[in-house]
Amino acid sequence: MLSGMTAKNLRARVRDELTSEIKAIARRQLTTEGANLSLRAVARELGMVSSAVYRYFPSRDDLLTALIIDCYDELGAAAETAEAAVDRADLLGRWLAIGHGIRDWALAHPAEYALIYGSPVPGYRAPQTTVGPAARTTDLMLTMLADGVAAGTLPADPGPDAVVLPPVPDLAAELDRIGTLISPTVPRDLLVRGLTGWIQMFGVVTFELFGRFQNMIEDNRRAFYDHQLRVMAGHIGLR
Amino acid sequence: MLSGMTAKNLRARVRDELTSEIKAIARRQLTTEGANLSLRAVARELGMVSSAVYRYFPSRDDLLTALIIDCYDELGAAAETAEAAVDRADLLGRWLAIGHGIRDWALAHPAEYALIYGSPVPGYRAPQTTVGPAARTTDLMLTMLADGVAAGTLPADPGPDAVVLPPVPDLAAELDRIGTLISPTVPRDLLVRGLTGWIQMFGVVTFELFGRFQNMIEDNRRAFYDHQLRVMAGHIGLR
DNA sequence: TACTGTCAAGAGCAGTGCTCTCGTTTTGTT
DNA sequence: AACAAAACGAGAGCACTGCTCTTGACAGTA
Repeated sequence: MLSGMTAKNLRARVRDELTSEIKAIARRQLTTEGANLSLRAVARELGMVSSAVYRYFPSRDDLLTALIIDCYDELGAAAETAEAAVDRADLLGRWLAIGHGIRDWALAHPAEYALIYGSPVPGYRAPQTTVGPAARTTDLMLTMLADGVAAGTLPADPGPDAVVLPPVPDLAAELDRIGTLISPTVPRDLLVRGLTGWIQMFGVVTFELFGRFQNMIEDNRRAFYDHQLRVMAGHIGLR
Repeated sequence: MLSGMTAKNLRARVRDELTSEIKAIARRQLTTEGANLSLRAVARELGMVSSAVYRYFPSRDDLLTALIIDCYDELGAAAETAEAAVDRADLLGRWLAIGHGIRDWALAHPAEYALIYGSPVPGYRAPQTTVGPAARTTDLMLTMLADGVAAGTLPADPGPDAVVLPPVPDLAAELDRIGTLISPTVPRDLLVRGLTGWIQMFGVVTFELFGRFQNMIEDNRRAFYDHQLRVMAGHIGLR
């Protein structure tokens, strides 16, 4: 009873260390092997036998899930810290910080970005534990929008020559449902414009990392991305 | 000499048939297995031995390349036929037709779309033979823009409150380089707006197919996509 | 008819995810 | 201090993969 309470078991400590070491090696191999990483190779690099790794992750998919959660958390943290350095009232600055934070992390960890934002692994079904970390970046944008609404610097009016939502009642209802679910203060039209910017933000990063810009934009991708961010900021109404 | 000229050799005929049958089976397996399809499974379904398939495709990557080219061509053809049905002067209609043509094909062939627009396969390097088919969709958009410029219905002026390109001379030079390379009549600012719409178009499809809209937009994705297309059309200046 | 190139088949190699068993070690409880 | 329970690493083994090499059979050409 007493020895069991002393901080932590030796077993538990070693287990935690090995668990994170397995994840570290797996992420390193992710860079060269992609989503189809080899458990045996990880075990080999660890000096263990492949079956021993199954004591820590019951299957390869579980290891992948752990990596996915870690990557989502890292990406979310990167975006959050980049955004936290900007004045709260500077909505455009916060938007740019989020965007560049995401892109910088993605460029530094291309394989990890492909793992979480690339093609879904055929047999793999992402468990519910991943949705929380995955929502960190979008939550960040939504709270920024909500801040703008609260401060009055972000009008709900889309402007005179804006493209209005199509008169599909179901779509409006669905958007209102997610609107009230995640951010009740953000009006529908603003939410839609935010979604457009959100898609564009990740779309540019995805295209850049997946080689879509080859032979087109080579040397000035950051400036090009920055311009895309500002275009979408203008569309949303951030200034 | 005479029998050799009769249409085609029996060998060559059988070879062509088997080649396309292998590709058909491989594409069917692509649906369930993703990018890591099994040559042995394809051979099994064909009633052949795995080594026999290597007579037709020297490696698994070569089979993948053939599939990729076919998919690019199919997607390009789908976009072209959808766009060809619209009046040439109706730029907005052409833009919408291209967009929905791409999305419809992607929804009908999600695994194939993931193959060409998803995460790059780690060890795989796309050969030069794929860039031609891959450029069909973008060429379609560019000729549409060039048509608008030629007809005078597409002004180069981005508008009074548009976000201007950042004063990065290299970026401007790079954009002008690709502009003169692929479509000399399209001015730089219009080209940039077209790029924005191009990225958004594929970004929405990618997000939809890769499960990014789950628990958000479920029942009205086509309407949502249509709205995104119209937003970007407004940004480009198509009307 | 004789030759040449193509073909499918089979064996084999190294690698994979995963399961099961076997001794060993640590843990929590009498 | 003694003991049962749990956790652990190692090893063998199964079915699978991409790929190579060899062998024997067949078609096309001369």
